[in-house]
Amino acid sequence: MLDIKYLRQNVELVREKMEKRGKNIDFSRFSALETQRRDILQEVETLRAERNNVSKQIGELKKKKEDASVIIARMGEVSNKIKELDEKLRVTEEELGAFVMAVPNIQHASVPVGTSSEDNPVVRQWGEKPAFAFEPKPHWEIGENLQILDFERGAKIAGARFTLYRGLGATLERAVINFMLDLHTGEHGYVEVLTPFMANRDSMTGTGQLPKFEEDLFHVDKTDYYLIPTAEVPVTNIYRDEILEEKILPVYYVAYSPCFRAEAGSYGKDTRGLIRQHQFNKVEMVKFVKPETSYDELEKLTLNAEEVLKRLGIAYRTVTLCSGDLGFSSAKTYDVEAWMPGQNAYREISSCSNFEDFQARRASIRFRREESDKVEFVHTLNGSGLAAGRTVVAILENYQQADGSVIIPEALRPYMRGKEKITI
RNA sequence: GGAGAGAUGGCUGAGUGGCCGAAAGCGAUCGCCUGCUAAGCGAUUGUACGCCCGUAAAAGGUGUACCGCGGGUUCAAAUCCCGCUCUCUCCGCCA
Repeated sequence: MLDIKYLRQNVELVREKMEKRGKNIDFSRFSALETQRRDILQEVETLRAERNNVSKQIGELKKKKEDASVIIARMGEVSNKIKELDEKLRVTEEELGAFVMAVPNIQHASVPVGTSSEDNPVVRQWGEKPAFAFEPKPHWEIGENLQILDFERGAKIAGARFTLYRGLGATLERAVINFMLDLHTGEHGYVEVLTPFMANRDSMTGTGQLPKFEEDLFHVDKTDYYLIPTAEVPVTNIYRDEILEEKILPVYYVAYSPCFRAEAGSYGKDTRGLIRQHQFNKVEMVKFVKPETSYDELEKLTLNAEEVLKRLGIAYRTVTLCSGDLGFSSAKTYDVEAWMPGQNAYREISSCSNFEDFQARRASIRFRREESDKVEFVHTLNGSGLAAGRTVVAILENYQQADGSVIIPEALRPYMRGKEKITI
């Protein structure tokens, strides 16, 4: 959520920024509502002040056993008027709130202008794409041949976009998760957390999934619970409605969680394999930081994600999302894309974003400056470190051998009972 | 699932209709005192939204709201009534 005061004073600037994101928003309604809100507020507060004063007088009169019936009657009217105005105010604020909640974040000045993922500039590239003496297979063929991925039975158990992992396939996914958690906690300074995998409406609103993106979520019938689409939701909401001490910042958390996504509107996209699932595993890094450090923290966060691929020996490139490709809540995002030979393409395996104070304002996460005692919003960041399913895809496709087996990257072998290879 | 108790400021905890944004204590900050530390003394100590004054930004003044959340009664609600949520205790069930 943007700061209403800032929005009020910079309507035109914000409108231009949104235009670059491909969003044409009519702010005239906002300005009208905002003026209306302040007018009503002033009127109702004046009446309240009067009521408070007169009520005090009534108390004194009664104590002296004097007659107060005339002013009591008058105050009755004032109270009715207050009730009326309160209702008007509530309606106005509701519409205003809905409007502001639907406005995306303002992108950082360094975000390139563009309309789609075609316009995302590459900022870094690492590693050698493996050379194959044979036609590299897509991971779904490798996995089915090795009997470690079972898409048919996954679909039988739940439906399309669910997969059953078996044997060393299941072990590999678990190894990837544990390896990443150990790396981020042991070497990158993150504290591990294990969260609820469902979250309530307030939490979903705090991080920006709601109210706008309800159709992307799985909702648990007859409850206020949603399955989390990413650990970003529970982890960022750890500090919702809190004022933190400055000295605890920055806070780094890393969490494993399954992620549940409805994938509405992606029919026909990535229908085969593990790339786009209703349920997938992910290790997520989340940071709470002071505003002045958040862009440095974004760089470090992105490098932490990239480090996983370096250790696994998988080629990747990192792109900056252009204005038109940027997510709703983000001010700046880097995507890390791993090389996937079976698809002859780089595919997103991590997305690292700085939300600045956008989520913090929605979720009311603040900190108190020691020097001035002032309360300010923190900046929040998060990034996948990495998506486990897609990491398994990258491993299978990059490390596949002519005989159909898959070499296990050395970094993972301690997590796989020392196994070096997946064979039939 | 059944029965009961509770939710007040950073914390402990008082407050059953007006004198309560809220006693007291603790903690914290600033100042005084002491050679240092401790003790002691004094002051300050929430958040949000408006308005005024003013500014580079602030400071300052003033009003309103907030005692788990939502609604109701009343001229007036932390206080009375209703609904909800959460916490705790006991019983049942259970990984």
